[in-house]
Amino acid sequence: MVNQIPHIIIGRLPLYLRALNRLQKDGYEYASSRELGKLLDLSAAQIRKDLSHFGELGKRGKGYEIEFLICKLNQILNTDNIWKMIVIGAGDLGSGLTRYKGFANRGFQVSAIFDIDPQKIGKKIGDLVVKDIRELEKFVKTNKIQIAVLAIPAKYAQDVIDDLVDTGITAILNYAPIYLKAPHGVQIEHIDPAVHLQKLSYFLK
Amino acid sequence: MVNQIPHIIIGRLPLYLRALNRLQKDGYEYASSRELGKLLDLSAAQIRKDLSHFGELGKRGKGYEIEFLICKLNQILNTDNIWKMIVIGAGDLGSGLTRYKGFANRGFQVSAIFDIDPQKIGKKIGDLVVKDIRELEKFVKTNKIQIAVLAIPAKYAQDVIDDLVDTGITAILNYAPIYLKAPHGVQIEHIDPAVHLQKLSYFLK
DNA sequence: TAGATTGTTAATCGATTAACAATC
DNA sequence: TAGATTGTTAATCGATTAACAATC
Repeated sequence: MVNQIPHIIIGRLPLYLRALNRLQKDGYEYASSRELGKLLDLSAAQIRKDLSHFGELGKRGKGYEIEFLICKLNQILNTDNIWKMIVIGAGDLGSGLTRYKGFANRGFQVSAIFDIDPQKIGKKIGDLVVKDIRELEKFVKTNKIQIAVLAIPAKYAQDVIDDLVDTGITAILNYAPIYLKAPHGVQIEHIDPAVHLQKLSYFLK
Repeated sequence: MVNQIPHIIIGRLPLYLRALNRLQKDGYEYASSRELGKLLDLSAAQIRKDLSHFGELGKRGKGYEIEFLICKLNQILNTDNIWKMIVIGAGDLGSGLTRYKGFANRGFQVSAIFDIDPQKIGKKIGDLVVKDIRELEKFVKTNKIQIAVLAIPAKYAQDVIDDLVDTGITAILNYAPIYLKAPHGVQIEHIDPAVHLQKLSYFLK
């Protein structure tokens, strides 16, 4: 296996995957670096360079076989089978993520949703029933969950992260608009709509 | 005014702002580049370099006055007053964003939510009532809206973008997991949880 | 074969860091 | 003044691009 791929490249692989899925759905069988680049607003050279880190994945004269490349990228990203994950917080966002149909074909599945609010515990959301947060540890350990999605208010986020880390979770997708501390080895990705809006507003007026 | 600040720097300003707000709330008055760097996992030198693009914002020997810097960054990002925005799609995500209380103090306010589904039109969400998508153009023009948030399924996204662009919207925050075409001058930011999950999963196992 | 497109090298470009004089 | 931290220059590092031989 190839070692030490720069993070910036890893960050682009999901984008390649998304574009390839789109092309496949549109009926294409091959995609050239030029076509992909156009779709993603990247240079063809960059796409070839990125992909070359993982072997010779293309066919000279033809481009990249879409099916094969999707498969390969999923292998690299470890999304070639389904990760079970849990959602913390059964508000609008947590509920939406739990009901969201778009995860399954990209390697993820919500297998439980938790809340602390007795009013929400027991409520049905999609195919799942909201569990009491006190069952968190047992559930994570029994089901060997590795990914958690945090959809709770900022003020509770650090406490919950600490609990999650204790249970053995090592990957967290955080929707709370706050910086969170976690020990080395625990990956956190942040999604904060206000950050994106602020970037947009810079270009306005 | 300073010209042509690299995008990569603009992208970090909202993060600085988030950290500064946090520090202010915790009672601090000054923050040094070293402290900020620690909080954000960036080097102190980088933070000083970034901020120096916008003038001499710090005090030698003391650091940056938090209140002043927050103010300044908001000026730079154009978030020193409230942008009115619209949400398209009254599903879980659109509803959640509409009800979300965290936008106001960061420069944004949802001023209408639209859907195409007669079942959803007229429904109350937070302080707003879901409007018919056919009222979109009139509303945007009357209220001089410049920012739209897209929270609809991927298959409708391009059509809606085209409509939005026609009404004069120039900034779009897109939650549909798909690449969207828009004319030069229309900024689109993408939020796709699966992309973040795929990055996380690369580091798992 | 001719045309197309990859994989890869070397050149370029831009971003980050180290270091330190300036100064609060 | 002594200590601290900025703002900025120059050096370093890494990412992107241009170009082209290899090859389907």
